[in-house]
Amino acid sequence: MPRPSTPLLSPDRIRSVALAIIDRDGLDGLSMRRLAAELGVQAASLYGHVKTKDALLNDVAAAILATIDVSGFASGDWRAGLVQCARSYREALASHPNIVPFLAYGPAGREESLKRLDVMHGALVDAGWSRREATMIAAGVMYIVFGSALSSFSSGFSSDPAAYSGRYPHLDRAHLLPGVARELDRDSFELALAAFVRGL
Amino acid sequence: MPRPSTPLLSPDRIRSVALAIIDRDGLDGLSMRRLAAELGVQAASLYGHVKTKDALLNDVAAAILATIDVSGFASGDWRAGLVQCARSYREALASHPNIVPFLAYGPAGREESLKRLDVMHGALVDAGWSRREATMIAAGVMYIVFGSALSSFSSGFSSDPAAYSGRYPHLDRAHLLPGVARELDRDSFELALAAFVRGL
DNA sequence: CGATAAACCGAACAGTGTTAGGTTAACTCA
DNA sequence: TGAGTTAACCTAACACTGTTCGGTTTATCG
Repeated sequence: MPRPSTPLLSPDRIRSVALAIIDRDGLDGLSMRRLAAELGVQAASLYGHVKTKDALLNDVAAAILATIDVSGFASGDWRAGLVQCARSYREALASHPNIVPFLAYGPAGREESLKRLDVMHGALVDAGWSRREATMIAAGVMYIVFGSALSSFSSGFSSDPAAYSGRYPHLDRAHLLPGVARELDRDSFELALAAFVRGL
Repeated sequence: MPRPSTPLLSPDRIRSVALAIIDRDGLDGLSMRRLAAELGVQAASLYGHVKTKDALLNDVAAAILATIDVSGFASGDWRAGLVQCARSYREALASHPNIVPFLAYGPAGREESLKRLDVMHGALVDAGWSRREATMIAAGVMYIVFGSALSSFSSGFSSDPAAYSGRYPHLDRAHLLPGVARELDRDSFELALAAFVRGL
């Protein structure tokens, strides 16, 4: 097929199909050839629209990070702002859990992430914290957000209760099963966040 | 080369060289062929000692997790135990930062990790927390440990201060540069951990 | 001494990201 | 309208990946 009358590919379409594949098949499920196939195209054609696979993943990541809402700091209450920002951050990650390992792996120097960190940092300094303290507090929030978004803890457990029963005396209860894991994950996040903010 | 008089390979040697490569070249720097080359052997020979690459990585991970010390709970002071356990966990991860993404990616069902979670959980229940609360508190500790071990925050920043200056008004200071990043990372971890435990 | 098993090797398979060079259609401008 | 350029796709290939198969030699055991 030579040049089609209306282009089959666009950066937007590539990004959205890539994210759909990641959501459905995981990070390893995305290959340039599979992505191309779902777009009705050959793999090489993607490189006219995307520099490299890594750049594509970064674009996808940026689109997700762009949905994070840091407007909560406008209220002047830095504690409430912190909580609201952390919730929004976690929600963005939790809605696309398969891309989180990539997010966590890469450098922090993502434009969209830095913009939001900058807002957070500024609000903390305005509230009277030193620059260094503000940096550490922001880092602490990120720890909790990313830690919970990796969700390797409660929801990463086996679905077979017998796998734990007996061998780990304290871990053989229903509250570790995937059925309630999502809820437990969210509650754990809320507890950690509340304890952290209260303890500051 | 046929069968040598003294074997060149052993699971221990494979594991330790694999970890050395990961520490030196990162997770992507480890391939079976490169690992084999550093062991003075062909790639196929590894499969007589190791089931798959993933199993090898899990073995390496288990060896690291096995160094974590949860003896601090013996004191009876659950707060001190939590802090001591978290420090030991983080230290284990921080001494091999390149393998942390693999740790964080995989399921939580690692033998060595579960053993330690079980101890933590039991100690919290003994201290009067409900099972569900104990699970959430343990999860919170893991959030902070893994979040800080991913270290994508302070030490993930660019070493060029000009990269941030101007564009992010609050992030253009030296306290974000890699030179002090290690110390800042540790202090951020300590602050987050202290705030979390105090806020419980 | 003979048989068995251990330890390694060479070659191959299917898959990966990526690049080079080719083909055709759509657009631009005289 | 017609020529030239560019955009959008293609096929084919390269260098890599994890992994398996079958072969070869040597150590070890009965």
